[in-house]
Amino acid sequence: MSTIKDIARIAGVSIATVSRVINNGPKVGQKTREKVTQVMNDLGFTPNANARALVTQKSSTIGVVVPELTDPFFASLASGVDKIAREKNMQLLLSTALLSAESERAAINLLIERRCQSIVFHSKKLSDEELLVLCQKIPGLVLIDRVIEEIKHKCVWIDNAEGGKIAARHLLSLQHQQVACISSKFKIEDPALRLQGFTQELANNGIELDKQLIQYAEPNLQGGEIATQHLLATGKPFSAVFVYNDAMAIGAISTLEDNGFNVPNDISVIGFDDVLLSRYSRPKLTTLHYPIKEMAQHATLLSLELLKTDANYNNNGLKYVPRLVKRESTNAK
Amino acid sequence: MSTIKDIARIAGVSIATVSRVINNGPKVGQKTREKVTQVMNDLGFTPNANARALVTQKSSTIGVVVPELTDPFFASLASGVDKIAREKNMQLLLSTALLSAESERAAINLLIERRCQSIVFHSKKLSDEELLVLCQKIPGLVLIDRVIEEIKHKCVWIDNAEGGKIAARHLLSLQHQQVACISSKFKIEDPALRLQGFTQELANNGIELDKQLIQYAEPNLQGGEIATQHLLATGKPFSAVFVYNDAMAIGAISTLEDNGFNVPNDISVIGFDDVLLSRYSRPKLTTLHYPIKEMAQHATLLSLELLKTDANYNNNGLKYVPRLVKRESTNAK
DNA sequence: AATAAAAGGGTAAACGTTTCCACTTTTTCT
DNA sequence: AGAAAAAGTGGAAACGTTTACCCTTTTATT
Repeated sequence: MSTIKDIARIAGVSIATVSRVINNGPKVGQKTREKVTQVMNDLGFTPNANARALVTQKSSTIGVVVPELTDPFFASLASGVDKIAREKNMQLLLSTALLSAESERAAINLLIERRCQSIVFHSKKLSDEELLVLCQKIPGLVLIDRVIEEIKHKCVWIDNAEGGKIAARHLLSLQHQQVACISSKFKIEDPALRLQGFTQELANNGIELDKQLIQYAEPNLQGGEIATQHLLATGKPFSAVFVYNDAMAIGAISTLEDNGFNVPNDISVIGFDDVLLSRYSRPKLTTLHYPIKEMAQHATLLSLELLKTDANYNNNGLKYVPRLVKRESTNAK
Repeated sequence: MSTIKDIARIAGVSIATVSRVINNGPKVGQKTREKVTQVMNDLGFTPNANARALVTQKSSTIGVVVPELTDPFFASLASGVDKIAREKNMQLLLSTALLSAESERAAINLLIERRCQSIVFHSKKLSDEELLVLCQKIPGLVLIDRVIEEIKHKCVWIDNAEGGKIAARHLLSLQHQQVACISSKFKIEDPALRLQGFTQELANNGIELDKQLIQYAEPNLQGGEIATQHLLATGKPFSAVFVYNDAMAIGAISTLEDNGFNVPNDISVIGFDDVLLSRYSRPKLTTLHYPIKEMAQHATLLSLELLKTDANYNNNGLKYVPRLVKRESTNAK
């Protein structure tokens, strides 16, 4: 692959001039510019971004760490970052991390090696302390879906508990008294917070959630099915279910209907996330919209903002609140 | 951020030695190694990948160009590439391209600037000629979802026409005589090939497809709904529909049921792609499995293989054939 | 017409690594 | 014991750019 030197030699100019042409710099005559451009085209010259990054100390790359691209939720996240990257003429460097501290560490490290200025980091397993150290090292690091008090201004997260409360209020407004819950067995704080907000709001309205009517399972279709079977197996009646996420909710609906319950006429189901799936299910899913793409965009912009020396810190942080999307899977009792 | 020079100075050794420690090179004494490692940890040293890439002339990065991450199909594609990248200790550089030649050109160019050795390119808009030139320039370039005769050995694609035939055979085996078709209005060759294979196989069995029973629409849920309305509006009877993709198929089912037709008892529906969605719909969708993730993995491995000087060209190319996944949306007439 | 300013262009250092070569010290072999 | 081999280490060039600084030529100003 040809280099700037080749171009310079063939065009009969210095490499400085070639560089100026490449960067549309000033101080280069019309004729020279044309000549150099011509030679570049002839040779199919493509500047070496690594060399550029090295000398300019910036990489025009935005890094993002997510667990998995096949999960539509994370695909949306990555897509949000990508959207801003495109707008800013930067590029996406993607690092996937399994759900382990070691893996998250490796993922972020790769981004740092590449000297990404801006990084949007979805971390569930690294400790607060470790993240604080990282944040110190990388000015443009933003945490998404997580909040650490000391660095709130670098966090973009959703109020899971409030989501649970909104779900509870919705079901209460539909006169449901006997409600069940399907949660995730994964040991991250999201399911716990959602459940907590939900039960608390019910409690505030004098309704106690029966422990047996809370089931934990894998956060996917099968998990939803299994949890629902367990729910039905208790023999306890319920007229509404709050489910950890949309995939599980669809599994729940499926099992409920297989057991002769109509959704929403016999039993209402409410999900969480509002992924693509929820618009494709029948009945269409009532759920809590998790504006992950928007959040990711915001996180990316924040990251870019933090890089500026005169960045004014927004000390409140960026807390989002999920929004109820009423579709067809919930109904008045 | 500290550099190899800082480490060398503080540890009292030469930069050559530090480099050897970093790369676990040979020829460095136990004691020195420990000392240097210690200093690196103290300073939180992270090697600069750009500098490394520059001097070694390789970037340990695998590039991938896709239109959109929020489309589960392309998310799977990217995920397949990522899987191999992880295994090979490489990293994903993702470039999104809208559906235009200009955009695809820009996307691939970014990857080249970064000196990606391996690239998996999903290109629908660039001309064969342009792709041939690119292939010449980049030994590790592999085309996915596309085939160009001259460079078959660098292509990984699916036999769309055969998919259409398989769908036709399936419906024929279920005794369907009056079949309809919903295709995509997008001007890429995939829909045309699927339709062509489908009609041809029907023709081989003496069945002529009524032109009015072929409808074109946007390849999404709404498109499927609209196309189905048009189909019903013709007043012509049909007992089965072959749909361009799963999203449209789900839209089709929705509209059919809203019009009092039971799927699959009254009308059978068969989709294409086998995305996540198809397992979540009710009835679960019979569809043609498009092993995109597997193909992406294969493409990535092929790309890596092509980089080796002794690569033995597989002149047949890598043609995949979709596989029928019989679920619940098709039934005997 | 003389001079200042602007425009055009070149030289060379720097960015942070890797790696070839050379040198010294230690170990092994006979 | 002496020679040969191996081990450990450092010096310096190279990778492909950008950019500060300098020099020359042209243009504008009085």
